[in-house]
Amino acid sequence: MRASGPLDAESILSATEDVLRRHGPAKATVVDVGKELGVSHAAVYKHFPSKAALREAVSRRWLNRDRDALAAIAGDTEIPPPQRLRSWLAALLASKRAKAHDDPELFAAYKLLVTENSVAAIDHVADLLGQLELILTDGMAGGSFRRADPAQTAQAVFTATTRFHHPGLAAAWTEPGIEQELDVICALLLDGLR
Amino acid sequence: MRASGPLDAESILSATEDVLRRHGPAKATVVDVGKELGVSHAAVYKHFPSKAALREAVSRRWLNRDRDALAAIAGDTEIPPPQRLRSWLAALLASKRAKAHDDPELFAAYKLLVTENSVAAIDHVADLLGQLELILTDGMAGGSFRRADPAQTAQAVFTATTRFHHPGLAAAWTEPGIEQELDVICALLLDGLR
DNA sequence: GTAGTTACAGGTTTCAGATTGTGTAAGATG
DNA sequence: CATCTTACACAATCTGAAACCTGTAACTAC
Repeated sequence: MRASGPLDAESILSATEDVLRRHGPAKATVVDVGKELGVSHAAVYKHFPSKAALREAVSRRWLNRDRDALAAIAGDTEIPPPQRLRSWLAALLASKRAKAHDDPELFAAYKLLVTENSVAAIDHVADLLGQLELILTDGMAGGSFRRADPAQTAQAVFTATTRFHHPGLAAAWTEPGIEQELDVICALLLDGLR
Repeated sequence: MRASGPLDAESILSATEDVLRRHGPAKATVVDVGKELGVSHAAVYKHFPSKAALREAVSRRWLNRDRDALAAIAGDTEIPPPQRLRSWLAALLASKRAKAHDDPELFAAYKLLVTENSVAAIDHVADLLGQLELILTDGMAGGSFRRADPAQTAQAVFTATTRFHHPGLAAAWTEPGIEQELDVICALLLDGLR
C-alpha cells in the first residue's frame, strides 16, 4: 500500500523492487505490484509500457545506487592513476559481490538483462567503461601509463577483469583467494600499461 | 546398433555421444543409449556407475579431442614464447568456438559440467593451465618474460582471458571484433610479462 | 561365471485442462 | 479530463495423474 496521492513512477519502482525481492524475477507479476500498491495491475501500465520495461527500470535504478561511489574513485585526481585503477577494480568487485550476496533476486533480474542484451545492461557497461577511460586518460596525461587509445585500452582492462564483474560468473566470487587473484591480474595489467 | 561382440565402454561412449548430439543433455536418457546399442539400459550400468559418470566420461573424451593440437603449440620450442602464447590463446579460442558452433549439444553438456564443478571440468582447466605454464616457463628461462611464479602467472593469464574460453560466455564469441579484442589483451599481457 | 535381461521401487518428467498473467480498450469516478 | 477500474483476448503457467527414467537386484542363457 502506498502512502497516499496519485500513483507515480517512483512508487511503482519501489513496489516492484520489493515484489522482485520477495518472489524473484521468475515469479514476480504485475498483478503482485498492483496489490503491493493497492491498485489494479492496469494502473501500472499507465506508467510503464510493459513488464520488461518495468523490470529494466528497476534494475537501472538498483545498479545506479553504487554508481556514485565508484565514479568518485575514478575521478579522484588525488590518487595516482595506477593505484586508482587498483582501487576502482577492487571497489567494482566489492560492489558486485555485495549486490549478489545481499540482493540475490534483484541480482538475478540484472543477470537476465545481461543475457537478453538489454539497453540497461549495455548502458551500465558503457558507464563503467567511461569511468575506466577517465582513469586511463589521467594516467596517460600524467605519464604513469604509456600513451594508447584510451577507449580501446579501457575495453581491454574491462575484458581482462571479466571474471570479477560479469554476473554470469558470480558463483565464483565467494572463493577465498579472489582478492589476491585480482591483485595478480592488476599487477600484470599495470605492468602492461606502462 | 553396435557392430558385434560384447559391449564395451568405448562403444557406450560413442553411442552416448550420438544420443547427446541428437537429444541434448536435458532430454538424453540412458534408455536411449541402450536402444542405440540394441541393449537394455541396465547393461549400460555394468560399465558406468551412473548417468552423471557416463556424461562426464563423454565430455572428457570430447574435450581431449582438441587437446593434442593445443599441446603441440605449447610445446613447440621453435616458436618464441611471446608469439607462442599468442598462438596458443588464439587456438584455444578457435577450438572452443568451433566446439560451441559445431556441436552445440555436447557443448551444453560440457557447460553443465562446469557449473557443477565436476572433476572432468577441473581436470580440463588444470591441463590447460599446465600448457600455459610450460610456455611461461620457457619464456622466463629464455629471457623473453620476466621471472615470476609460473603457476600463478599462468593462472592470471588464464583468468584475464576468461572472456575467450569460459563456456558460460560462449554466446559472445560470435561478435565480429573478437579476434582483435583478444589481440589487444594479448598485447597488454605480453607487455606486462616483460 | 560372464554378459546380458527382466522386474521393480522411488523419483522425475510430461501432458491436457484449469488457472493465472499480460496488455488493451472501453468505461466509471471524482 | 486525469486517474483508475472493469472486462476481455490471448498467452503463459500451474496442477495432478499417467508415463517414463534411474539405479538395483534377482534371474537367464550361453
